[in-house]
Amino acid sequence: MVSSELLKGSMVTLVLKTLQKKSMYGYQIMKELGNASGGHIEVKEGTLYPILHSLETDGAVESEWSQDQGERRRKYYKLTKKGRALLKEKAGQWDAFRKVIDQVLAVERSFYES
Amino acid sequence: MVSSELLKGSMVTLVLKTLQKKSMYGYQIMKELGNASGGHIEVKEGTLYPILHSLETDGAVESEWSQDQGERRRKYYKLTKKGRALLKEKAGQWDAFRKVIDQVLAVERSFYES
DNA sequence: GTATTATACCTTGGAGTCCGATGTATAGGA
DNA sequence: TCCTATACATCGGACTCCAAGGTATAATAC
Repeated sequence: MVSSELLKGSMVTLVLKTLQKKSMYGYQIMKELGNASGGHIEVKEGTLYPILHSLETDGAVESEWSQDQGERRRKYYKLTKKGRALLKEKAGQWDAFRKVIDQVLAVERSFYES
Repeated sequence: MVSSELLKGSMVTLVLKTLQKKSMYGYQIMKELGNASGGHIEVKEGTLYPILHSLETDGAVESEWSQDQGERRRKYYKLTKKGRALLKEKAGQWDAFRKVIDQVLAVERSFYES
């Protein structure tokens, strides 16, 4: 399991990314993120639902209740255009972030190799 | 400048890494991290000093005041054995974290973008 | 000479993020 | 019939970072 302190700030990006594939309901997103990360990430309900609500408030996702015969009620979320733009922005931020941290943490090696 | 939300959880690692090269005083660590990151990371004083204090409380660093002739008083910090172990642990956590997030975010990114 | 900037330390309150705990409800299996 | 998994939700606490404020001194600009 990945350090939860490091995860701070990445959760929204991961949720958006998960919804990029297809519309999903909350519980499904949790399981899907577990799978996609090879079991290394576990988003908790107390984390996920507030994120979904705030994304909806911000217009990045839209939700719709669905209940087919004999099924549980589920709230499906889908990315809006705004949500796709937000994902792109946040994915870019991640790339930049990763490069900078990698650069700093690798200083010793590159210093002696150059 | 890198997203400060993403930075949460990485600051301690970056500080430890900076001290790995040599002993430094707080203000110097701030400037050094700015340089090492190509100006993309700026650790604020309100962030750095509490981190140094808690690292010292935990025994990861040791500090010593120094004041040569006509110089400002500076508190030099150096990594302890415990601190080097902590750095190694946190650098490993970062590696794992980066790989997992990259894995999740990389899925069919180009296909769905536009 | 003195006003400003840079250096150098520090603390406090607040905001943001994640999680544990708790609550409600229902479908399916033991 | 009981237990587990599913499915939604909220709230308080812990942790991290930062803005703002404070103190003090060396270097530089005017």
